[in-house]
Amino acid sequence: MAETAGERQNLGLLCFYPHRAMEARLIAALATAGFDDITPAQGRIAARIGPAGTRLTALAEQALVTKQTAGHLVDQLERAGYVRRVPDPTDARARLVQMAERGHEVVAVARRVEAEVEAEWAAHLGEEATAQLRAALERLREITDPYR
Amino acid sequence: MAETAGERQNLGLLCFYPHRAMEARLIAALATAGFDDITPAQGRIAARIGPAGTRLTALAEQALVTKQTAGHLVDQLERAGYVRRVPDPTDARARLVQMAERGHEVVAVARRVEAEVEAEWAAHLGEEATAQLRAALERLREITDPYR
DNA sequence: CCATCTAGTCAGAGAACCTGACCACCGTCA
DNA sequence: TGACGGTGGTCAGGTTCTCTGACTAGATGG
Repeated sequence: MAETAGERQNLGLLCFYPHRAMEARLIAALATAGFDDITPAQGRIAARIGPAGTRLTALAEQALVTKQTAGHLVDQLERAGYVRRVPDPTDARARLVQMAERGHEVVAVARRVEAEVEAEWAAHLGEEATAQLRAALERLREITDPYR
Repeated sequence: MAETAGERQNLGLLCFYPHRAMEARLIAALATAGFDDITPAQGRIAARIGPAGTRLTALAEQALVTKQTAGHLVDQLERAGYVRRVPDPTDARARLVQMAERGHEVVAVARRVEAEVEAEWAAHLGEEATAQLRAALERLREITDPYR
């Protein structure tokens, strides 16, 4: 932000381009595959759902949005049949957000597209540089992601 | 997106964490410095303004938003005194968006914070790995940023 | 068993962003 | 020189995302 164009860009901004490209590719591919009712915001929430289901509050924390926002997005996903809410057996207040059938199908497509895009990137950078990039980003995540 | 948590994450998602962290640090630092009326979206537009001023359409393209959105954000920035619009001497249809006094002050603060955050990251990763990271991201930008 | 904390919802508002329609001006080509 | 398609920018209206604030129901600990 607040960067005069055309010069050495800060690392945060440089990180933005691949992220945006990946997200755009995913949305486009999902739309092509018939899942044209998924928005990026919904995807960011859905991406955090664990195998056994995840509480709404946990989703909100990890995606860095408020509980209200997360609840709203889960409502949409539920209405579209991608996820369902089931009672949490360990806490009567809580409910677990789980992937539904349609949700699993989307994940399968998304995984394939992710792999495709990463392969393109690896072809451009080279295998070794790609591995180093991944390693550096994972280490960086240790200090930039509060909800690891 | 559409990623089951806890496993190997895709490179696009890994890129997201540093970007988000940098943006959050910038917004927080600017607010502390008295510029508490800048939003991330405004920052993303302002970041693209060149030394001699930049056309609205160019800003919109580079930030990947529509002309309308860019115009709206520039309106806000202009009202707050960060930028001004001047006629483009080479084209009577166009106007150039330029940094105003207050805008230059913001850029100065932002540059300082960017340098600070990058120094922290370099301390965590090591100088060499940081340089490799930058190089890889710059190469990746060649194929992920349509408006280079 | 009462005080307090946590999970989640409801209500309302604002920011960001879009599509579609439109006007003014540019360059070009007959 | 004058019509014509292309470009810079605005206006109107709507959707999506996200927030703050206030609330209910269930859990937890002295």
